[in-house]
Amino acid sequence: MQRTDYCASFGANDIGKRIKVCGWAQKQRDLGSLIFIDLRDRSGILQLAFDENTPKELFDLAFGVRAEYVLAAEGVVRARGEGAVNPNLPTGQIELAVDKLEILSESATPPFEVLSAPDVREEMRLKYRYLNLRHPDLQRNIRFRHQLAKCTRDYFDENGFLEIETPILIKSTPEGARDYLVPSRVHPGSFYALPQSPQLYKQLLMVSGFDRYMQIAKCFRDEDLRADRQPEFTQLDLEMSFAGEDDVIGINEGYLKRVFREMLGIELETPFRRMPWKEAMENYGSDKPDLRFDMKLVDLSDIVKNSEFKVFAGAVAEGGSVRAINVKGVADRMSRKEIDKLTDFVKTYRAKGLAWLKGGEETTSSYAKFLSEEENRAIEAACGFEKGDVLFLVADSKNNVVLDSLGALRCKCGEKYDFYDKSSFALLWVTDFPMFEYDEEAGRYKAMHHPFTSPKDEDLPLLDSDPGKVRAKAYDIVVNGWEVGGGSVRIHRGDVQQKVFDLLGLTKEEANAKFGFLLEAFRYGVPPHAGLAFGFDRLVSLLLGLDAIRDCIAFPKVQNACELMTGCPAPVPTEALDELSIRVAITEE
RNA sequence: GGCCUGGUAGUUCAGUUGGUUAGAACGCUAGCCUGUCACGCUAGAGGUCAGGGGUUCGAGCCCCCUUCAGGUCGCCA
Repeated sequence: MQRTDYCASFGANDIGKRIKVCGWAQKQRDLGSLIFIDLRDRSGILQLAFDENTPKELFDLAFGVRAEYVLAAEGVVRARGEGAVNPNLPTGQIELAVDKLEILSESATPPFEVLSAPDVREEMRLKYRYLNLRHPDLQRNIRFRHQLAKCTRDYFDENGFLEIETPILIKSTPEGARDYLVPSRVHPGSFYALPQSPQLYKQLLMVSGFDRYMQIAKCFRDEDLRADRQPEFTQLDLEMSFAGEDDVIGINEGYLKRVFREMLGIELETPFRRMPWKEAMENYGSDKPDLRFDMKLVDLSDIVKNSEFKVFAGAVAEGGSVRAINVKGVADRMSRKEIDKLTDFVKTYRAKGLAWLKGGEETTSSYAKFLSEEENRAIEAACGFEKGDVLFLVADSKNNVVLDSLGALRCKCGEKYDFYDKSSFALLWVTDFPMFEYDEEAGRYKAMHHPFTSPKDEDLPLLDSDPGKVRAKAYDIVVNGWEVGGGSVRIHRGDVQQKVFDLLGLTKEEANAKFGFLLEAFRYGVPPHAGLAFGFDRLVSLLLGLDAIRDCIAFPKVQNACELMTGCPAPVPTEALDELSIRVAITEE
């Protein structure tokens, strides 16, 4: 007999039916002359029952069942007795009166119980990932991920996009993140790289005339991990020809609208809000502001620039700034100890300290005594400070230190003091990114996005005069303070591309060596094109409210990029290295 | 590369000022139990206190190094 259906697919309507189910024994409860087994499969739980009508041989078999044994059970669905209904279980009204039981496989005592996995330390859970994955939460996440992928493919298919696979073994063009390298056997001393994104290939597909491309693509970056970053991850990658910024934004607003409706039952208003990068940085201290709450940064530089207080005035004089956030109405919840903790917090963002003004019973402050009466009044007025508020100020000669630390503090306070509805979503496009940022270490400009991003038309003249001021046709989609995706209009003019390479310090020879194939392709008729890539793992996590993307990845890696279950990476036999003409030179200490 | 947190039974944790034989809960093993679903009751097994070194009469506890995991800054075009 074939399995009839999944465990949790049965209900009161099936009473009296003969069925067969298969799954794992989550729990066996032995009451003497009664035995219950919770049988679990990917759908949920069905209770198997063995009682006085059960033949002794079968009863003994059930008696020996332990956690995580794999079973096949046949029998008749019956209603549970009065008082024996379990309202916490979707199948709680019924049970299976088993008359045939097969132990398909036994299980060693598991290192942890499947249901208690959320309380078990990460290390243990990842080593036994396959057990952890039996937990209903992870089952749900992985299933949700599948459904989102399907929804994604449906939407883009309906909008004329073709899913096209691009190579995994590609040429290394290290410009941003480190590449993972793969040695070539046939060409000793040469290496493939694993793609950080399908960027160049998708642009070539535009040259090829495919017009609208998408791919759910595996990407690889050899950089340190974070809760929202894995060395291998998945992008929803897309590109459009004869399209500009608004076209890409329009298609993707449609996509997200569909996703939120289909996956969460939430109706999003379109168009989404847009905010220039500069405004995001000034107001929120972040290029990915969380707009679920306000608490804007206030620039106090003008007020304190002539102050006697050197810490403030000096920061401004040296080209930095003094800025503040006003955490409204938390004075009674903000102890001195808490302020100290927040001071340590901003120090991790290289801020030298945290000045504060607290409107408690009495107004107290770490800095007010160093400022004049007028300066204090002006600061309070600028920040809208009232009794009950706590003001935090950061001064630094580096503007980005002020913005980074206050931006992070803003998010920290917003979360800690419940300034927003945790179940809400705030979507926005951040636009008009700078083309370049100056890399002081390298003494040259670096592409903020990537070197194929087009400058804004009106800023083209600035490429020669003031590259730092050039804005790009680049845009990020930001949700609740997470950068979920980003993209740009690409350069399709040879002269502009050359200028950008010049500014990045790439000689013609270097540019040709790295990207010659792309530049060559562009000589044969390149359509204007633009695209975007979503962090697919982040999108799943965001929609599910997960803290870390590994919770929606079946087999994630840990912080040092190992995979604990298989123990990779691992050394390989010398013969394997010989074949690749590779010698390992590990330097001690 | 830096900073923070943690590693004690299979699991999650407690462990006082450094002091006898390191505890609890769950899990596991065995027995009893007819309606459980966190079943209940009884008994039992189970420890390289992450590893190494040091201080001390004496270290789970103090110090140093190493290692593993998590978070984070740098990094992530």
